[in-house]
Amino acid sequence: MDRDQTDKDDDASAHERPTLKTLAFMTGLGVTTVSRALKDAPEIGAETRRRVQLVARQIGYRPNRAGVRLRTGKTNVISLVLNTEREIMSFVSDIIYGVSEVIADTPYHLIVTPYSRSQDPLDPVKYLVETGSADGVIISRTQPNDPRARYMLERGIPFATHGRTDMGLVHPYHDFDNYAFAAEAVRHLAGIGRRRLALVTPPVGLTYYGHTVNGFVDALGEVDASEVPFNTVSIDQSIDQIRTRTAQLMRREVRPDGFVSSAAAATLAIVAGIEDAGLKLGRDVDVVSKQSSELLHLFRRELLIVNEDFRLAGTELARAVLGWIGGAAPGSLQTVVKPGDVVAYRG
Amino acid sequence: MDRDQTDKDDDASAHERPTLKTLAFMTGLGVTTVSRALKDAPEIGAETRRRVQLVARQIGYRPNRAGVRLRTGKTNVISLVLNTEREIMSFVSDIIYGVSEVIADTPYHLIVTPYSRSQDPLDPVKYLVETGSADGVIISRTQPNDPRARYMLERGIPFATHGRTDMGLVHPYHDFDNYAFAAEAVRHLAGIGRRRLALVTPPVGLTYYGHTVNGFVDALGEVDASEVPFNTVSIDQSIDQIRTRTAQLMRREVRPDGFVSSAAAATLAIVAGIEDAGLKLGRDVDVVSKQSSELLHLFRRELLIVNEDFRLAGTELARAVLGWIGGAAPGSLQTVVKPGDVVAYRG
DNA sequence: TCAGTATACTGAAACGTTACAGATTGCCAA
DNA sequence: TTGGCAATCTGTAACGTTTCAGTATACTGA
Repeated sequence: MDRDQTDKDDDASAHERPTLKTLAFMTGLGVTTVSRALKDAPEIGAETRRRVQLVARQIGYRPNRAGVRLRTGKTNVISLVLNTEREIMSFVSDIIYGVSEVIADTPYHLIVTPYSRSQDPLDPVKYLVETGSADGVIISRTQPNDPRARYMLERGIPFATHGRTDMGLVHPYHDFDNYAFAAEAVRHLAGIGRRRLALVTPPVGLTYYGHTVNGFVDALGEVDASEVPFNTVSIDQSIDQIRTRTAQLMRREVRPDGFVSSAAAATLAIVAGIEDAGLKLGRDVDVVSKQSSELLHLFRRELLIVNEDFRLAGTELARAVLGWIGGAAPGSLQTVVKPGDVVAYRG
Repeated sequence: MDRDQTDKDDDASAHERPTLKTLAFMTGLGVTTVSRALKDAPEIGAETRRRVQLVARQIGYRPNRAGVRLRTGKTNVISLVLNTEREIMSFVSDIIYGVSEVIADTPYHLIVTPYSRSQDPLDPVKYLVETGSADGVIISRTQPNDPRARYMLERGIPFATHGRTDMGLVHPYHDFDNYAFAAEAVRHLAGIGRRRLALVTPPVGLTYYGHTVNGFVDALGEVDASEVPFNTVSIDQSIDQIRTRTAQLMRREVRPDGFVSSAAAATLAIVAGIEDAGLKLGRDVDVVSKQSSELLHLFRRELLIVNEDFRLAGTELARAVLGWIGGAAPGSLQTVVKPGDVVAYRG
């Protein structure tokens, strides 16, 4: 009789991974009781609970994820969906670390779900939802009318977007205030006497493209400056393209004396283009740029910089998804971070 | 009787995720047969096999990962273990994309397992192995005597290291030939008349620190040049520290006229330090640097560059782990990639 | 004709977990 | 004394998969 219970498990020597059955055997309790004791269920006696938890800690019991997942459907996985070609480099590492920081003391794992240029961005999201591979999803490159957000909302899977949507639907997001960034950049350039400004936009189609353009245009209305159209360029073009087009622009008769750039990599290309045209940064033209890691001031100290913290984005997005999973109202999980001041080189 | 089989599953309207049971019901076969038919087991009739696979494809059957994992122990997960503070930024995104590319058409998912400065690097690896969270592991920041590699080898879990070890143990790795890089850099600098060279080393303790130093020193022996010690600096220090120390060094009487730098971010700092000391790149001093993304030539066109492809590292490491999981000999899964030539700015 | 065997299929059990529906005990009110 | 009830604990089933040990059928050779 007794041997029945033990015939597999009490091979303690073999050092197999402990399961609820192991704990049940060690404590002399039933598997069910052990399970409930570990999750502080109300109908378990205080002493039993403590005893079970003590033993569990001692032998290093860890719930088997496959068991939980199979039984409950809970995956304990957050998926970060990334475009393998167009994502900003520092974005990837910073956001991963930000998310990691938040989920570090939770049972969650982070899985990265990539998709490539050729794919519909909806594909990876569909895959995740259809296969039930994650409890929560984080997406970037958010669009005003974003099919992915709509889809996940329909399917009822918790998610958070990096960037806002504009569909009249409520969901968690984290965003940088790109309207304020662009407006502040324009004001700063006007303040140092620049009058003809060009904007290097975010990728057309993404929500923050609109925000940025609006901030730029609105602020131009407030100050004594005008726009030099530079519509052929956006930050997800190649360095070479941006550089060439900038050089072309700067060789025209009517050329900008100020740039507002939405990303550090593009800024490198713009400066190169400016210099290709024989002009000098800080003298002939000023550039205000966003950056997410401290490198632009090493590049050219004349650059004017606004910092965007992607690691913060990671933590906020992770918090938002976990919050939604935990039952919080999606509408209460929306954050927009204001840009800091435009900073010039500090000695 | 019939209703027993159907009472849950045939609610086709509800559009629940199909399982083997669903397929069994649809084809009129047993669950076992369906399972075997899907994996081309030999004892299944050719027509049955085709029929099952057709139906499975039509209704979009996907095996439930939790079911498989619970039953077989196979997780279909590869884990990439990363240091959240010291990893090179572009390394993170490139290697993730490289790995993704390889596992894209396999059932594998990529999970990122981070650890922080304060933790023992062995911790995350122990966690993965003890909880059986992955079928294969990729680690970076490899040391000559690496406890993580030793541990995984003992436990028999497939892994690949970015960088080699030197413990007399055989395991898959991918490495960049840093010996050749450093040696070639020295030869190049000597070739353009530089005589007093300083090395900005990789992090002390990592295997490629030794490789780099050896390449540097050995090549110095071949050419008419000597080393200016710069031991207080390595590439995982902060930009500010490297910059300050470089400036100090460059203000000494006996200062280097050439640098070899193991990472792009450090190179930015070194150039800043050089310029802080009032010296000019290309005139007073030359710098050969590794980089993993095309930005250094935008930064200063006088820089001399050797490219290291982290995306390739990602694909090679993924291939190596998958190979080992697939039963290949670990010794056959080792690659070292030669550096390309030192390249100067191309007009 | 019949045993032997290859072919094609099947049910039951198990992986580790949780939910459901009890079961046992002791205590209290009537 | 008894019925009721709260407090604790328990066995069974189920999640979806694969493996084990079959079973049924048809074919083979003598």
